[in-house]
Amino acid sequence: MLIEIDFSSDEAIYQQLCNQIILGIATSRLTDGEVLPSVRQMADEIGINMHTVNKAYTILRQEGFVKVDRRRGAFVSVGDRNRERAIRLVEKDMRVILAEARCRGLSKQDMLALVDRIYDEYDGGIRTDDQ
Amino acid sequence: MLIEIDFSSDEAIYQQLCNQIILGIATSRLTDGEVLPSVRQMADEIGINMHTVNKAYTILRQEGFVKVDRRRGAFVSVGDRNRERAIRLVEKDMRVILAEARCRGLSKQDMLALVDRIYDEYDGGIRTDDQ
DNA sequence: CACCTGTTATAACATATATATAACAGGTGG
DNA sequence: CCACCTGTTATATATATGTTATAACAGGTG
Repeated sequence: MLIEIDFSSDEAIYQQLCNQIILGIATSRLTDGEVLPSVRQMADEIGINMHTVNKAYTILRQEGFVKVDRRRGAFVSVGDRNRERAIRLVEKDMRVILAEARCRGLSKQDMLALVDRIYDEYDGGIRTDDQ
Repeated sequence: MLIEIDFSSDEAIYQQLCNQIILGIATSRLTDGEVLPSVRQMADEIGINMHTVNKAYTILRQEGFVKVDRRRGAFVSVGDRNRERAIRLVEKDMRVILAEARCRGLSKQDMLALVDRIYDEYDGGIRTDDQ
């Protein structure tokens, strides 16, 4: 999967990496069990340091999106999860986003439509146009 | 409005401040035109530095949630906004959240229900229980 | 044994965050 | 005019975080 880093972004590189890999899993560009490039290889491809990639992998491992096999290296893992715990994890961030949306005058219907649209893109699989 | 800062959080203090004020506006605990505590007063109340509060106010001003009157100081401003621009601003963050939700096994219906529930809390006005 | 994997350690540097102290321009009220 | 409030700006300092660099280690592969 192609990783693109915005070096002028205020978002940390390791954070962008995490997000793009999670985005990749959600859009089926990365599938369960798929091997990820090694920390050194990924670092070379992107043009960043090995430790920055390692930090991203470590975080993804802690969050349960990646596992490590001594033999193969890091690979995607979307193991079964606790539904209520998942909702609790997502809920806090969602509250912040919805608060901002509501302050900007967006209605509940606006946000429901947005969620519906984005989720359809994910379920629809790989998109060929702009991200 | 009561502001509570988690000093052990990995989230920056000025960021927590911004989020809580936006949350406050969304939940009608802060209303349009309402005067905010001065940077010095707010800093004293919370127990942080004046500049940290000033940074939060500056960001909120840039995002259009706060305006400054030479005479009164800072006050809440939820002026009319461009709907499409608002959606565009919220969309990127929403993609990240929904990707994570989907990876954790949450369905579109789960997320629609979550949005529905949170938005109802906001529209319902002030809540007396937790958060 | 050479080569790959993730992991750890250490150092160095840049940037971000938070604090402290001070000053300034503009507005308010005595 | 004068004291007092407002946000704003400047400067310095301390700490935390992010990123890079170099090096080494244990474990697995061929």
